[in-house]
Amino acid sequence: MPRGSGVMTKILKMNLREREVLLASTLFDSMSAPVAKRLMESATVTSHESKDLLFREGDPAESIYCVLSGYIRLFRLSKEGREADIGLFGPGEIFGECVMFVASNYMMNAQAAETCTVARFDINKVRELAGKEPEVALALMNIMARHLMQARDNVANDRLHTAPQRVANYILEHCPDNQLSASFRIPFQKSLLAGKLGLAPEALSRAFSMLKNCGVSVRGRIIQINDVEALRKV
Amino acid sequence: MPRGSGVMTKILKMNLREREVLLASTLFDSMSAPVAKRLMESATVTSHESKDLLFREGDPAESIYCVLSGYIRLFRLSKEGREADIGLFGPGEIFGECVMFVASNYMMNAQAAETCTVARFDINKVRELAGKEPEVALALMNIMARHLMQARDNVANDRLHTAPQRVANYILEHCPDNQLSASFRIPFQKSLLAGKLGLAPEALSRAFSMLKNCGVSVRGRIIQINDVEALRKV
DNA sequence: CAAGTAGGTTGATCGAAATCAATTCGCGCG
DNA sequence: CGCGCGAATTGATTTCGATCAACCTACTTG
Repeated sequence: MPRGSGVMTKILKMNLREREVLLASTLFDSMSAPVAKRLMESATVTSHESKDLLFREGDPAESIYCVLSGYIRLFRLSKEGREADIGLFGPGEIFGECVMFVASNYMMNAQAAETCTVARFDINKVRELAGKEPEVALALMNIMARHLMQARDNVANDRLHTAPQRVANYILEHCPDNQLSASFRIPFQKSLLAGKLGLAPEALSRAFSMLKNCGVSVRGRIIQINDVEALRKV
Repeated sequence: MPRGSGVMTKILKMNLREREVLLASTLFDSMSAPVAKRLMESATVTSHESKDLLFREGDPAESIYCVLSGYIRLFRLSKEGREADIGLFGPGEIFGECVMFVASNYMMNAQAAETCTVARFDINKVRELAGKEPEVALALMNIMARHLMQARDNVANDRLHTAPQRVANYILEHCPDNQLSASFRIPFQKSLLAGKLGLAPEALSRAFSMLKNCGVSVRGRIIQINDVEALRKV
């Protein structure tokens, strides 16, 4: 049953905090209590160390997942073994759902980007429930629609924007758009951000240093923006 | 009501051929007759000339569409006016659905790549129906899941493969994988194929000429493959 | 406290594809 | 059947980011 390269700990009982994250997740957030309860009962919580693979390309698709803590990276492999990131999911986000109504095998790898806990739902149960309870179907459609837009954003970003522009866009997504200066903390390693943006870590680093000229200061994972408007023009 | 730059002809009655395409589309193909009938009744058929825009980024999202004939190109614009293709849809395919459960405005432009006819469904009607009829929700989930995989394929392809590899992959998708040689016809302009693959037309052209060395001959829109296996190794 | 290590940065080089410009091809049309 | 125009190809150049290598810095570990 355990998959991937590292050790996996199965946790029998969800703790309160995890329960909260799950109920606030994109799967549950607009679901009625009774349906949520039924779905919740079928959840299994597992914990994973950094680098662990939750599933691989070609594995039979048995579950969909919700991240409870940490970040999960989805990526595809080329014949030569190079990796391309196609998604990065944090607490409250769902992954692995795209396969639900199409293929019977995963078409990507899922890896813990750090120590993670995830909730796992049997794909057949969810599918069955979605067929009976419109609100479950609605929630899944919401999730898929969001993911679809994200993926298309990625395509457009890759094709239209240079490295500094992609980074500027990422930063802007994390700035309140009413004020001039802002700051935030990247919630994961910079190398993950690089992958998410389709860049080599070196390119991300260089992009950050170019953005210094536009009033962006970086120390560790902390990003300081002095002039949000200037960033928009990059 | 008519959108876009060119003339739009509203067709009052669907003809038989169009009806067939629609019933075989990814929206209707696994739908029961009564539900299909209800949905069908709300369809409006329109015809568009090449280059016409069906909707633009920022337009209020009022409809989802099914292509009946021709090809529709979805693209995003950069600030500088450059275009990035994020989808190309032919007869029987649905587009514009991603916005249904998320945003209230389209996030991309839809353009007729040639003379086209499309069926249009009111988004609120479809949403309502999806909430009541699980089979409609199911169909939409199928469509979105498929589109999500396509979009992620695009991301991975862009990030992992060179121009000749992307072209080789495209060709292989159109070859029966049991026989050694094959041939097919690209169903649209090469410049559209280039856009779909995230390439400039010149790059597509160069990729084709590189593939000549692997037994691929191109005359007009006809592609001849002598050695399918050799292509897989590119 | 010294050494080791992983993540990140900086520098130098290389390669792939975009871009711009000039032809050529191929198809629809009179 | 040739004409004409948009599409496609080919060539020359440039730009961007990947790659490889060296270095740096902050943490861990003995």
